[in-house]
Amino acid sequence: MAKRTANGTAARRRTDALSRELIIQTATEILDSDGESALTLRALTVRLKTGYGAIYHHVADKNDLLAAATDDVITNVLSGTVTTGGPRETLRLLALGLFDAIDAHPWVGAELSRQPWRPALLDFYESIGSLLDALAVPEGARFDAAGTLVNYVLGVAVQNAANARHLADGDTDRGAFLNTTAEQWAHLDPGRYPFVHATVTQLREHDDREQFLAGIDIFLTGIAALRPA
Amino acid sequence: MAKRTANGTAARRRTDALSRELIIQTATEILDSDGESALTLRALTVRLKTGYGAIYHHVADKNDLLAAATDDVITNVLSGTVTTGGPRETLRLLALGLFDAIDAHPWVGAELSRQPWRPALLDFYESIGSLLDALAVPEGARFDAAGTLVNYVLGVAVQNAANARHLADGDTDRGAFLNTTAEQWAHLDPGRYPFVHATVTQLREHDDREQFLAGIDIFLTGIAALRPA
DNA sequence: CCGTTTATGGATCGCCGCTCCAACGGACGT
DNA sequence: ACGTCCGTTGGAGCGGCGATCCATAAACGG
Repeated sequence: MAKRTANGTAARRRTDALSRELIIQTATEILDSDGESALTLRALTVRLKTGYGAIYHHVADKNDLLAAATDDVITNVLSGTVTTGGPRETLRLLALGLFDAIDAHPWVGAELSRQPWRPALLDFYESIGSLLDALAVPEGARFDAAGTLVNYVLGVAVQNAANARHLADGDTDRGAFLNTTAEQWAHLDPGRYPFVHATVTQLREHDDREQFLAGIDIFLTGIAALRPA
Repeated sequence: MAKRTANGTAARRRTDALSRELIIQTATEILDSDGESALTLRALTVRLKTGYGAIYHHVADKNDLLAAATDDVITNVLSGTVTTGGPRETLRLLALGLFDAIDAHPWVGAELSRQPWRPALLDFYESIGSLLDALAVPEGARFDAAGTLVNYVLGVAVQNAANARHLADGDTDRGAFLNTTAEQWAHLDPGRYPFVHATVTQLREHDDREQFLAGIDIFLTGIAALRPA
């Protein structure tokens, strides 16, 4: 029989360690399996078999938790990217690594868009900077070029997150969702929307990852032209 | 003395018309003046001097409201863009129009990133498509190119929205916020982060709008390379 | 004039993030 | 062996959110 507090609650204490890392890891599991909206403090207390106080002792607030989980993912991406090979190829791999990570954890995209200047991204910026240098981009244009690349990656990340959110509720899978959109587009007036209408097939069949890479190549080509003559 | 309902509430009826449009317009006002987080149904009922029922009679839910407000802004952008001049210049103006609109209404950026396939953007896609055609981008590459451009614009939009959110709470103005970030960057180890460290000055002095245009130009240059030989 | 439809206001619900505090129990001095 | 701290812990409770529900009031059609 557990003793009772003044509140009439049973107060039995856990013996295993509850740590900031364990909380972040559990949060990541919830986010990955059930989506952004499933991460509530209530869900966390249930999963960790604890109370709010314990969690808030290790974590400032929900923002802190999300930011930490995001930093974790980003850090792993950077450490796992191959940096041998030419600057252009390395830049592609770097961007692709970020794309794949956000594809696997769409909530990272949403969170990154909320806080794009996280320290974890510093190494990312730094890598881009040195690679742009290697591509002979003059110093004056490097800041703009780096910003452009990051903005593009962020834009794709946000799209991914949005798509993932739509898939989570209702639609069965990506194919069904795309077909729905394509269906709507197909019914548009071809006179008023010739381009969109003509694009329906590609919307159905396109590969997000390849399209992302195509975009990266467009920007890299444009950046290459910044090289002083 | 007003008559009382069974609930004990005073039920006096308004004479002026409450319409979907009025609700959307009021929501826009709240969003513009006090930011995304200030738009609550309670705030709306207060401002409109009405109840929840009246609002929900004209609007499906909060998402519907935000989407409608966003559509409004976007529609105005497109109708206000000058389309005389060459395709390259028109594309720049189109993108710039969207940038300025989101700069003036940052919440549009956040909402657009949540629902990037809104019908209001169809005209935008359509314009991009025809302009890419005019720029001699082959049909096979047009879909990827258009998607890339939209993603880039969206990425910038999200950044703007995030910055606006940070400005709203605490920091006095943009300058102070940037200085804070720049301060942190300046204290980084120049050995480990040479690029970021060297960029501090540009972070302080750069103009978002010009940087956005620089990115558009990089994109346009990259696009030009897609032209068949 | 009365029945039907449309519009309205607000009590109320369930859930959220977060605060607050009493209770626990290991570390440690004695 | 035994206080007595103090870093942890659990959970009741708060204020605020989006959304629902329903009694009522005006508008309308015959």
